[in-house]
Amino acid sequence: MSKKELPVLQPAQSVPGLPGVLCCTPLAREPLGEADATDLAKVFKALADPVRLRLFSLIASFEGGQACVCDLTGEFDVSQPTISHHLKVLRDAGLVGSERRGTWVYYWVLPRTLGRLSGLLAPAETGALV
Amino acid sequence: MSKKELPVLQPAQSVPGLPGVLCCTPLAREPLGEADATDLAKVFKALADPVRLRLFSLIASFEGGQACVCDLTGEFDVSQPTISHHLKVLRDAGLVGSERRGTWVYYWVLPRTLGRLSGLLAPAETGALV
DNA sequence: TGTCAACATAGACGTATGTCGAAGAAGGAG
DNA sequence: CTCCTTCTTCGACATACGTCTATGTTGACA
Repeated sequence: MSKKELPVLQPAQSVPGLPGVLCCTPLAREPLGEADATDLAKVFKALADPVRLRLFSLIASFEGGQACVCDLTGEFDVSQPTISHHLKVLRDAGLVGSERRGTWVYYWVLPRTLGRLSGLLAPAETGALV
Repeated sequence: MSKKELPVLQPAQSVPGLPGVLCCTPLAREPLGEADATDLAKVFKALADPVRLRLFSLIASFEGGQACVCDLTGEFDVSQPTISHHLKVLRDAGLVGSERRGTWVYYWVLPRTLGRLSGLLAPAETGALV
């Protein structure tokens, strides 16, 4: 790396501001705080793109749960740098992890973030309203 | 309401060929199709804003499950037209419903869309992959 | 050492998005 | 009818975002 050895992904997994949000509070239980909303929005924003959604889904359903970038680029109509950019967004959001092994860089889904999101979106009390 | 337009995810619930999107296909089970990804991204995009997340959470946790716009505007630092804009985005995404009653317009959460999203994000089979 | 392949980064460019103030539409009260 | 309140729509603006090409970095191999 040019500057430091670790990318910006540090904050995404051990975030100081994020633990409350992505922990266990159902979205529909109590009003979301301002800081929590900001952090949570970043995660949703990472998923708010068709290419990233397909990338994420593709990685998750890959054999062995891992895929190198070369496995992914062929599936899309966008250029390789664009794929790289989207992978970085997913990584910064804590949705995927990555590691370089030899020539290739492998990506995998971080199930914890995914599960937390799922829990957040679970309807508060099923069938209560409307 | 004023117009005849239907939420974006209408096709997702009536199409037999691709019921996958907002129905029951876990994101991490099989690669997401291009069309499905586009539709799904619109829903996530609707949630990818701090104000909209707080709006959504606020409506959901409101007494009675409903809130008029006047109940919401005071909670934010943005102008009332901006709130109205965000509510429209949430409504177009199928996340909330709305109805005019007299002078006021009430909004409520549509739990079905929420539940579908939650199911989509659920880790494929817990512990199966990665 | 040199060369090639796999990814990442940088800069640029067009479009989308969030925000505002001003104006419009829809009801209620008088 | 007129006035007021509530909410939506309309332009306009600055910023953020997705994409590209070009270039940089890293590792394998001869």
